[in-house]
Amino acid sequence: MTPEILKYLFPNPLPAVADIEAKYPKRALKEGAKVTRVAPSPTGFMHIGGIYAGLLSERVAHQSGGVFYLRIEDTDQKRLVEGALEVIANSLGRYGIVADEGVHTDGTDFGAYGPYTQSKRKEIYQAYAKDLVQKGLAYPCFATAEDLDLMRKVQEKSGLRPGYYGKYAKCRNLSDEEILKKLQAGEPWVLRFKSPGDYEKRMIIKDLLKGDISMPENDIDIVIIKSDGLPTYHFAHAVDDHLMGTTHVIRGDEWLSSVPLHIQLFVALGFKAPKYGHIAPLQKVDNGHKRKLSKRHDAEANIMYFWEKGYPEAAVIEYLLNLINANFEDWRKANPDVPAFDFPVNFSKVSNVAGALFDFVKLASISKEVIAKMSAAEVYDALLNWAISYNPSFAEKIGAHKNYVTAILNIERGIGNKSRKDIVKWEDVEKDITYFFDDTFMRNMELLNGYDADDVTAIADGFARMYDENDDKQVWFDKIKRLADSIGFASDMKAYKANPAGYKGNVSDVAKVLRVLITGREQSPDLHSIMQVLGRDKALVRLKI
RNA sequence: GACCCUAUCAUCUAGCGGUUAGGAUACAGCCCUCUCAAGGCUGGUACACGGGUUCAAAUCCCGUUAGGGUCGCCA
Repeated sequence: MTPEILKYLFPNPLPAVADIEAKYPKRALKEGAKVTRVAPSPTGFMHIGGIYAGLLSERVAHQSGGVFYLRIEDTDQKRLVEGALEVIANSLGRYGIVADEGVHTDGTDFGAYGPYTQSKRKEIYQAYAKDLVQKGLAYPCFATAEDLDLMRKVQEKSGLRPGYYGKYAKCRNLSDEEILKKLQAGEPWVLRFKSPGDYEKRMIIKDLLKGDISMPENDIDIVIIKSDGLPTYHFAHAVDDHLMGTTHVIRGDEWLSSVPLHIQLFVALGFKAPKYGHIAPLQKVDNGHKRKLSKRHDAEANIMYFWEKGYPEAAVIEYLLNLINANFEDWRKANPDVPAFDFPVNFSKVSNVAGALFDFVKLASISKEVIAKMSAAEVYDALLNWAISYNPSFAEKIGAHKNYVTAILNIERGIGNKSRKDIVKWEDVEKDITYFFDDTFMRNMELLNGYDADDVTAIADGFARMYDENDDKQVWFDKIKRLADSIGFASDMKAYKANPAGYKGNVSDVAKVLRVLITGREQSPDLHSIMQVLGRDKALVRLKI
């Protein structure tokens, strides 16, 4: 390329490649330390797969004593969304995925290998692109979208592989004169990489998660600099991950087929390629078919969905960890009280190679477990925090009755595996505890339809007279038994079973009457605890028929 | 269409040439029990199919089928 062409291609002064390199020295890390990153696009949407990849990357880096950083990939200006940085920072932060370097919410950098926003690195990409052009490894291309469309149609029609390669790479062989003429005429252009690959030849790529894969070499001259002057993903990936010292690139499966290209790019640029690990997308069943979780169609593809529903962050993390390494469950069993982040993530054990179904049932089970281990105070705080955002009226109510609600949440909250496990997500709590508040308590006498009205009255009145708030559970229950005996219900289950016809019913029936009267439901947690929390006055009012 | 990945219970998976094919979740039954939940115990027609290799195959090879991914100036 002549200097004149270069001037058209790169009109502005650019830093020298050597100077850039000098600004990004090799990271001083101990042997074996890994450098990883999470590199989302600021589209205002955080995919759960991004959290999954981020979590794996973060764990791998930090457990090796390395560095984990955040890079904003905003080279597609069309897709930028206001406030997207907040979404990214909040999402990662919320799940405890903390970057050592990256971008603050206000767009400023932290860390020595920045800028960490690609649109701020335009000059850097340009400098390397210019270098490639000078070395004859890249060239300007004037093909329009229509040209390329037509090309693909022709290729498809002849049963050929689509793409800008071989004899279809028309601009590849343009003479300097032709190029100059087009530039002078003001024709729009992009920069393409002159691929040295041969599709007939094969190469082995090593994937950390999938093992060795044999693939054809890449022979497509992909675009490296778009017409707006910004790089494509491929080019930015090579330049940034080299400069920022990334040792392990963990990214979605959709990049796997680009690896031959990426390796070429690294070689052409004189960089050492990182190690790659490609993770399969999370899937769901739709109409009997498996497909990947789609941003457009599936609410649960957005990590925000899980906050809205009120799944504890720890539950989502544990679920994801379980997908990352299936032995997480065994580890959790052996280490029930250790933070999930202490789990030693093992690269070679990453399950989910083919793409797992996202399983809400499993998440629910993990979530119940996580919540059951929390103290009532912790549950209260998390619940209130959630409600403030997603159920303001409920937040107001529980905010006004902190001690009362904490006591409610403490019912049957014990230690270890004895704890009550019935809360899956914060969203569910409101309807679970309606009967603790007079304004939402609903008396439901229909539930007592099978009973003789006199018996119901006798039970209610009788128990109201006997009830003493200071009774412990045993005394409390003994009173119910005594009451049962006094009105013709069996207090002893064995006796009842031996002769059902000899009684009106049994203690269980008596307890049910009390439960329905007090809670308006047939099912509830331990009634004695409920009455304690409710308080004597409220309980006795409800026993009045 | 081409290229690539994957294939063990309903789901997530363990397994890496010789196992009564293990676990977790879900489901069912029983026990416990004032109901529910929890807990304990028990249970089920899981190695996609067809060929090889081998004394021996869920494990290795080939093919078929199925599912997934990719073939952009999106990432």
